Amino acid sequence: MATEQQVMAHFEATCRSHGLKLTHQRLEIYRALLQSAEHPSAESLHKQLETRLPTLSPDTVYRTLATFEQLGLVKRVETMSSQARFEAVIDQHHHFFCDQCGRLIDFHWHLFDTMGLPESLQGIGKIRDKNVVVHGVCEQCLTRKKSES
Amino acid sequence: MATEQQVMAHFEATCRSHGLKLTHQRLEIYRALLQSAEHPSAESLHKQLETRLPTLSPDTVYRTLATFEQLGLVKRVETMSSQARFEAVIDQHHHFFCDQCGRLIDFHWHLFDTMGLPESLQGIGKIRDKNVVVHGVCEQCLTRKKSES
DNA sequence: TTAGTAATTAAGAATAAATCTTAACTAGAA
DNA sequence: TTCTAGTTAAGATTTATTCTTAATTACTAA
Repeated sequence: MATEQQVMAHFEATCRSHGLKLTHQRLEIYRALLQSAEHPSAESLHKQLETRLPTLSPDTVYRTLATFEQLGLVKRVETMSSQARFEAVIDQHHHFFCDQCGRLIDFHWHLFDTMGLPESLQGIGKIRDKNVVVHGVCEQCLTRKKSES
Repeated sequence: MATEQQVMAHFEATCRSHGLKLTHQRLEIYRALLQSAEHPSAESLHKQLETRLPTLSPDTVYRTLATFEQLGLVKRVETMSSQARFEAVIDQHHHFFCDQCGRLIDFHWHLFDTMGLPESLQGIGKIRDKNVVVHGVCEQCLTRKKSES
């Protein structure tokens, strides 16, 4: 398990290696996210940090999170875009999501469907549904990229 | 495997049992979703249906999808709210999402992390990441509900 | 220490998705 | 056929997010 100091060191190294300045704001935003267990939104991060950094602008939080995301330092959780997408409920299935083109492809996984949940979920609440989301780049995008180079 | 006719019959029965009228629009929107493999947004459904139903308003598509969702006839895919939420990337973990309060709780599942992907994903593209999302109601919401009744 | 420049700020405008408003009209269902 | 749920138009509203411009601030490298 990495200590917080190690994680912060990795953060700083990543910023440096990408030519990003280690500003107060960037450090605080990253640290706040690191210490939070509640997967906050940009807005709530801003609200939380406002007391310590009174001049922090919402725009900076949005911009900074987007930068971090590109570097792989933070992850956008479970939401893939601002637009809701739907499906008719028919059977138990899972989703492959192409990070390149946004295409969603259904797939089936019977072994997963029939296996039990891990112990770590004991006492977490009432479970309704379990689903797998696989991220990657779809075949179509791969061949398109290949033909372009 | 249910035939489309059976699914449509179930759809109609569900509407009736909830006192919903079987309007042209509702039927067409549900059928379009049923026949689509691309998990369309409300907007793209509207665009698609516009040629056949020229007077269909975007508002009706939004309203109708929301109604269907409440009845469990359609599912909102992978996006939990319009607000993006973030986490610092530290280790491989999964998410329990409380449908009641929107809380996200991390959990670990080593067995899942180390197991292979199903055959149905063969040739789908390049895989980057696989994650489990468990939906349900968290312990906190369960006890709150109990104490309220 | 300082110069150069990346980053932040304010203030406000722009965008996009989604929802709501009102009032008129339409069409299921009993 | 009548009652009423549902849809429509047209436009306003809300919320999250991004962009604009111009001024200021503060890292970092020399």
